[in-house]
Amino acid sequence: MENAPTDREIEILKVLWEHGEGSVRDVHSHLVDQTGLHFNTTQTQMRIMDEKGLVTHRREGRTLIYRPVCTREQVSARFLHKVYDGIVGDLVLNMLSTEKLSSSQLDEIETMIADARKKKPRSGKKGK
Amino acid sequence: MENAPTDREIEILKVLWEHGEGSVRDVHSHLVDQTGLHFNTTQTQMRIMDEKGLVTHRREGRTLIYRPVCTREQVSARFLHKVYDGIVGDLVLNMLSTEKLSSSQLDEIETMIADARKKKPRSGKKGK
DNA sequence: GCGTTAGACCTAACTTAATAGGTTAGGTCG
DNA sequence: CGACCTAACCTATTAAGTTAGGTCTAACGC
Repeated sequence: MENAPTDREIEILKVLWEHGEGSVRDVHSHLVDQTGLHFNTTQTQMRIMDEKGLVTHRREGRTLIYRPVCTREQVSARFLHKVYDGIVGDLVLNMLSTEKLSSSQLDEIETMIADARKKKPRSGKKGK
Repeated sequence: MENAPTDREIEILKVLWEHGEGSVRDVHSHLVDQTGLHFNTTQTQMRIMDEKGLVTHRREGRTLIYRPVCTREQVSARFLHKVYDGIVGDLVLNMLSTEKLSSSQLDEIETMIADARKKKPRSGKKGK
């Protein structure tokens, strides 16, 4: 489980994440509008992603249905750990100040903080 | 300003981020322990990064001092927007639940939420 | 049954990334 | 001054990513 997806692979994964799974045709028809990518290109790419372990497939009749192995969250968390080794907390802070979040999202965050507090009443540093 | 750094470039950027700036030698001596990378490799890489616009340099005597053009935050925010188009709020939520944050960080986040609330007393959705 | 379609599978060209060797030239010290 | 060090600069090789053309075959309609 080492493989970080490339940019093009992320495009493909996004389609799969959105739909749960999909055939090459499904993915291609979503990508072709913005990218003009050839069907075979998408197919080759997805086969490679399969070899890499980024996706799996099952057969359905004579077409292969692909399914992502990683979630969006896993992919991004992996990247973030690459950029900030271990200081992801700082990133959360930064994102909060950078991104404009809705009130309901702020609510959710507060709730989440409350929960986190309950689980560990006090501790200076991170506890895995 | 389009260029996403590759993995190796991130390694180099991390050294520069940590120290603010540095010569090839500085960067190399930080990387060589973990990577065994050749000096010239580092040098070539940094020149390419310069061409790409990921770093700039100034001369100091006869050595070049490199300085990153982007911050950690910019690099990661750019990546995240690639993976989650526009739904970064969801990611913040996810990271909060995934990452173990220290109490002081939780404090900071709460403060930040309070600030965010003051700036926009109510608004259902995000306001740029 | 036979042409057409749709899909997998193979191959190949071209591009970018990663690595490191060789060359040249400015500085330093004995 | 001449050997030596250091750093930039240039060049080459390999590996990985990107793109798409070609072939083969199963199924579908007339």
